[in-house]
This record gives sequence, C-alpha cells and structure tokens, in this order.
Amino acid sequence: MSIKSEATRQKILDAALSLFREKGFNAATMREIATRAGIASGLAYYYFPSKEDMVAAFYKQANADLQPLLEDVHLGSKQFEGRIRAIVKTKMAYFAPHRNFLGALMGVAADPAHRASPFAAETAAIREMDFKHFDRLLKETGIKVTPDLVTLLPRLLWLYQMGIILFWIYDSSEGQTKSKALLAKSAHIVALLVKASGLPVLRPARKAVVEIAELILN
Amino acid sequence: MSIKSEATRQKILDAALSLFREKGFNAATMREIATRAGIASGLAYYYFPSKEDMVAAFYKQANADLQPLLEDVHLGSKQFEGRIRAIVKTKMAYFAPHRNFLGALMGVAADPAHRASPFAAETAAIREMDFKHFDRLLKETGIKVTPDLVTLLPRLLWLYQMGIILFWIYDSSEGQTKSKALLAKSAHIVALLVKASGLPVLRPARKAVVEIAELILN
DNA sequence: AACTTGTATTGAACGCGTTCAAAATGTTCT
DNA sequence: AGAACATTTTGAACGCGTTCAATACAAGTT
Repeated sequence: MSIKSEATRQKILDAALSLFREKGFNAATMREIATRAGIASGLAYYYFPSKEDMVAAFYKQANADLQPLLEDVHLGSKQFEGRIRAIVKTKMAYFAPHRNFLGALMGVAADPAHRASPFAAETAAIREMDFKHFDRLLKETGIKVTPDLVTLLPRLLWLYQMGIILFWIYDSSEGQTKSKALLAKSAHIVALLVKASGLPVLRPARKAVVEIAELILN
Repeated sequence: MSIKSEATRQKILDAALSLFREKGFNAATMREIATRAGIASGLAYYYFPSKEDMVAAFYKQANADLQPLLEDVHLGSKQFEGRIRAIVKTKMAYFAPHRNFLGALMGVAADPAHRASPFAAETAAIREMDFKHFDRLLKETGIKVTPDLVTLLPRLLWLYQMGIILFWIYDSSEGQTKSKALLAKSAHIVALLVKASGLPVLRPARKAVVEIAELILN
C-alpha cells in the first residue's frame, strides 16, 4: 500500500461514486468506471472485491467522517428530544450532497443480502458504532431505562433513525421539508414513549415487547 | 395463447421454480432453466419479460389459490384475534412446501425496486386484494374503527402479517415453533391495540399516528 | 549493475441475463 | 391445396460483473 497505490484506490472510488450518482448503481458499468479512473478494466478488483464493496467503502468513509460531528452533537444538546433530532439532522446534513447517490443506490441496497445494505453482515461494525450513539443519548440525557430494555432500546432508536433517513432519501418535497416535519413530529412521540417506557403501569406492555423482541432476535 | 402454448409456459415456470428452490434465485441460470424445460435458451423471454417476472407469476398463482382458502377462514372464525391468526396460519400452510423457495428468494426480493418484491409496483394488484381481507376482518369481527383509521388500519395489519411471514421464512427452529409462538403473542397484542384504538383516551396518540402516516403516504 | 522478490496493472476470457433476426410451426382465407 | 399471416421457437450475439495468467514496475539484496 504505497502512497501511489492509495491514490489509485481513491481515483477508482471517486470515479465509481460519481458515476453511481449520475446514472445509478446498475447503469454505471465497471468498464466505464475504469475508463473514468484511467485504469484497466480489471484493476478495480485489485482494490475492491466487487462493485458492491465500493458502496461499503463509501459507508465506511462516511461513518468515520461522522464520528466527530456526532461527538459535537452529544456535547451540544442536553435534552433527549433535541439531541436525537440533532443526531438525525447531522447525518442528513452530511449526506445531503450524496442524496442522489443514495437514492440511486436504494433500489439495490434495501436488500439485506446485498453487501451494500446498511443491514448487511458486512456493515455490522459500522452499525455497532451507531448503536453506541443511541446508548449514549439515553445515558447522558438521564433517561431511566429499565434493565430489560438496555440492549433493545438503542437498537430500536437506530431503526427509527434509519426509517427517517430512508424517507428523507426519497423525499421529493421542496428542500425536503416533509422530512423535517416528519422528524419533528416523530421525535416528539419517540421521546414520549422512551420516557414513559419505565413507568410501572406499562410493565405488562414492556414485558410483551421485550418477549417478542427476544423471540425475534434469538 | 393456444393450449400447447400455455403448457410450454407452465413447463418453463415449473423448471424455474424447482431450480430456484434447489439453488437459489441467482445460482439458477436461465440456460439451465431452459434445459430443464426442454426449450431453447431464448424462449423463456417470450413468456416472461425477465427472470424476476417468473417470481411475480408465482405470487400471482399463489394469490389466486389463496382466495378460497381465506374465504373459508372468514366464514370459520368470528373473533378478531382468532381470525387474524387463522389468516396468517393459512398463508403459512399454503406456502410451507415453498418455504425453501421463498428463502432462496428473499435475498433478492426484499428490495422494493425488484419486480419480485411483495412491495413492488408490479405486485400492487395482489397487495390490494390482500388489504381487503384485513378490511373484512375488521368489519366482520365488529371492531370499531375510527374514521381516520379506516384506510390506514388494514394496511398496518397487512404490514404486520408480512413481518410475521418474513420471520417464518427465515425461522430455522424445529417445525417453525418460534414463528407460531411469535404469531400467538403478537396477535394478542395487535388485537388489544386494535380494540383500544377507538378509545377516547387515545385520541391524541391516534391523531399523532395518523398525522405521521399521512405525511409518509402523501 | 544484475538478481530476486513483492506489488501494481493489464486485457483477454468466462458465464451470466437478455435481445433479436431468422426459422419453424399453426391458423385462416381463397 | 396453397398463399398469406400470426404465433411460437431457435440460437447466435451483446454487454454486463468478474477472474486470472501474464506483464510491468518498485524495492531490497548481492
């Protein structure tokens, strides 16, 4: 991995991502990517196991870039509702220049069997890092989480966030105002539910949810 | 569309489905399907626009087969919880011989952009037929549905049912006992929620849910 | 400078889903 | 029966993602 080698890798990734954005994942061919990167058709496979893995590389990069930004969010807002909104907003802001790319991708990436999917085994490490932010969110905003929800709740919040971002990717309203409205309304409800989750009255409901979740996950 | 033509179409579909089951959707090649069906490689495209559309044909067939079975379910059970469980059980029983096929497929079909997906535009007609069963379920078991939930609730129940079936497809427990447990537990909760949905106390919660749903669907 | 070893790059080749002009077979009308 | 037309079937060909033996290049060793 010389410095020149790293540059070649980056050239290929740049060419690939720009073509994905312009034509979509499927329409962008490996030969065209190679041509734009100025390399032979086979070389991309020296750096990336497959076309899909180029997308995985993008996620990895994005995840690394997002860490310091999310750190700032944690430091900046002290209330649950505000902070979870800020987390999602930060991600949207970061991905905004790539929104077309993500849209072009989604037709392919919604499939968990695809390496390019945020739900795929290949992206497990990134997902785990993400869970931690929701764990921290709960802890640092003083939410009382019952023991049975300790592992489950961060994952549910992650899922909630994925849903909002998925909607945002497809949101064609002017300036994605619908997404912002959805985020606001839903974050409020999520905050209410999370805060209420520890209430003794809700013990039976909580137990039922946990039971079902464990059935699904184990 | 002579009778012989119809037979050829069926030969191709049978060959395709059996190979999908044996090797999965991707590993089963069009050439192999053609060989097994005893036809030239190109002929499959005279009957099916694409490989994916063979799966759509399977759905269509299954949907047609299921209608009378579901009719019996409606006539046979009068309570909400029992009937929704019976609906899901009937579908599982019907698909049981094809469980491997569906599993082999899922890696591909979870993607809404795929024609083979139950969420795809190509399968909208089938989906609409399915919604009607949940509509009828609500009406005939005397559930009081508030006007704002009339269109939404059947779709939510359909989504619930899809989730259970998805879990069942991947369920590797002996005799899929876990799926049955999940169905029982979750159907009970769903029944409670559906019955409670009309309660005046829950008006604010209901309003919030409807508001969000409308934001998403429109 | 020549030799060895490891890394980076090439481009032809493979099997895939899909297309299509051509051929074979069926059907209809005179 | 034969001509005209429509339906069904063929198989070579295309462009795709991917593989891989061959080659070029870089770095260290003698």
